[in-house]
Amino acid sequence: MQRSIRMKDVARAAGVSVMTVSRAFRADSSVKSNTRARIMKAADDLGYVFDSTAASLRSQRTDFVAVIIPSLNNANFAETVGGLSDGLAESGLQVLLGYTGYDIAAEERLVEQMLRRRPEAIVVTGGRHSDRTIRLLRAAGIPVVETWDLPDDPIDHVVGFSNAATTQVMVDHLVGVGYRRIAFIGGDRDGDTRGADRRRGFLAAMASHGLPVDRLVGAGDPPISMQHGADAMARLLDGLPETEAVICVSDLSAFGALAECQRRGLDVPGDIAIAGFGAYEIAGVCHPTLTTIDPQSRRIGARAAEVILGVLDAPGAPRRIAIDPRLIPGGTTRNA
Amino acid sequence: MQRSIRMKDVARAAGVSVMTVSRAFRADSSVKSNTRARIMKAADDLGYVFDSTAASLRSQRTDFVAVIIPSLNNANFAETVGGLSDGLAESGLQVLLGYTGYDIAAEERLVEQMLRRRPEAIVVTGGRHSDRTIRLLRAAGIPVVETWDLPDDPIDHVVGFSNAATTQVMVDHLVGVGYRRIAFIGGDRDGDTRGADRRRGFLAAMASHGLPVDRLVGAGDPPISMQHGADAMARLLDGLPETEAVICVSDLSAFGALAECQRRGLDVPGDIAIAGFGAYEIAGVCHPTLTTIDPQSRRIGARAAEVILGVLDAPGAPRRIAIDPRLIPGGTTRNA
DNA sequence: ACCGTTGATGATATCGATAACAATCGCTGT
DNA sequence: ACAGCGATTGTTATCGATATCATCAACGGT
Repeated sequence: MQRSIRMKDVARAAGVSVMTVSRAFRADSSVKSNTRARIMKAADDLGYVFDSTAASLRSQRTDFVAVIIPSLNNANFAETVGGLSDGLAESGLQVLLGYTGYDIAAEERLVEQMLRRRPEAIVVTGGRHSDRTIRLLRAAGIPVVETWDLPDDPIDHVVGFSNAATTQVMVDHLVGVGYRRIAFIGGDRDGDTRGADRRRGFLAAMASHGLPVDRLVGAGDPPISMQHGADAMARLLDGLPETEAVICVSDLSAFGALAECQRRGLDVPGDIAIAGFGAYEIAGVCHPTLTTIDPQSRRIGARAAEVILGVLDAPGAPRRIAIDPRLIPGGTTRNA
Repeated sequence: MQRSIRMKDVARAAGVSVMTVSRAFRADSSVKSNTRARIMKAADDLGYVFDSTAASLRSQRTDFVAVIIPSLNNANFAETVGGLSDGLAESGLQVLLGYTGYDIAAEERLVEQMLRRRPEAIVVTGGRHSDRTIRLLRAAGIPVVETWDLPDDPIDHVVGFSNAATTQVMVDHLVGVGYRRIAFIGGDRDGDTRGADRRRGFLAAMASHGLPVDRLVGAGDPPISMQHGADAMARLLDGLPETEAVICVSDLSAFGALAECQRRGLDVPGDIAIAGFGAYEIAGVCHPTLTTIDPQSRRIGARAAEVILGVLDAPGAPRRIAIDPRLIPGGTTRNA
């Protein structure tokens, strides 16, 4: 544990001052190229590893952005994080990732822990948070970006879309091709606020078409998995067999529902139609392919990165970036 | 941006010294309970947020563990990270996550960046790394855990299994139930070293049964997706139609292969059998269910956490923890 | 009443880098 | 040869917390 090699040691070995070593370790600064080479060689020989803790304290720059998502194991959020990472990488910003398990209280703890590390900006998922979370974020003095939602009263910046409105698009589409008895499979709890918003959108859309909303199936606690979808579909088929179409809160549950139908020998979409949400890879690979909505997960991350870089460069008014999810017709619903 | 509230300010407001504030913010230390309450109230009123950068520099403790995985968007690794996080949380250790995109050079950069932040320990995926990565890790002076592999000459600690040996188990199983003309669908490149090891295991196992290995299908660059699997299966069916069974490098590609068969109206396992790897959720949900191998992803993470907590508490010899993947027979292969 | 002990709090130096400013070097033009 | 200027390097103070040691009050046993 003799991690006692400091810049001072490198400086001595290279015959320069610590300040010169410090400059050599940063890209921009002016150090003669053979001095830098000598320093780097000395550092390498000594096994020196730069200490960014000390650098951060003095410079008051940590060069990372905190990103909080509900779950690691979700391709949509992973894509968003990928878009963010790539977008920020060019400016030398790293992502520090945390996940909440769809728990508002966990989000609060995580936000506080993140802020203690003094990120340059913070990205959160969704537009609903605990009061204390909102207070912490407002007071943080750094850019805050809410994603995957388009709240009316954002904390600061927003990059996302309305989950409710987007679900209405799906309902409109299904009604447009002739489905009437439409069910919704989603989470029981509101821990997944985006899921809850999709259910609200479903209810509103059905009402606007004058259709009954007597086919809401609770699938359990988030995250709603494939298995949740399969189980919910089983209950739906047993309880309300005349259902014509089912909208699922995500492609994962939609695929589970599809598999349950196949297990029972039902024809999809002949006997029952299925739609999902998220444009997960499986939607395009399974047979038949899933009718779904592409929320443009990666673009959300890329845009969020642009917002962050923009306001870090030149602070300005809160930005509101609306993403346009696209409906992707698939083989699990009829097309006309 | 007046994030200028420091402990000093809280101390003044609470009428105590900074040292007492510092103690109040830590769980263990001795501060009279009403003094602590007064301090906490003052901190809250002022909107003070603890600065862990400064704390880390002085105390030389960062209380986080660096974890490097190939890809965020992979349920197996997400599970491992979940197991790690949960296991470390009790000791107040946080996970700092990085991902390499299956790129050895990216791993090297990431390892260096992580070490600059002075983690308490570091977890990497796989047992093959660049020379410089190995040198950095060996010299880091902190516990290093390699996971998802069981290398002969580990850097320090290991928690994992042999990908080659595990694939042999699958081959043995398929040969045992009568399959002979067995193909393997995997990545072209060795960027995914675990995938490459599985291919090696396949070759060795086939040879040990005296079977020809003339059915290797390259699916592309990692990460091997469902679509890769579907495309590879299409080529396999077109080129080598008498194939009896296919082992895929993961359940994702296996599912893609399955979907391709269903698209062509082939019966699985009647016309052709399919096996995967990873025990992803889809393996148990799709119809028919996939024959796969459960690598016990979460347990890998949990065990790694135990190793870390153990050696941080009492340094000792490198530990080698073998995980026992289990074969899970599914509906995509016959059982006898 | 004395001394030792425990519990609570304070004063000071310090972690390892960088900001800010100072000093020097090397070259150009005249 | 020398002033002038940019490029390069050095000196000193400092970021915001904690380690360490010191101090002081309260208390109990003899």
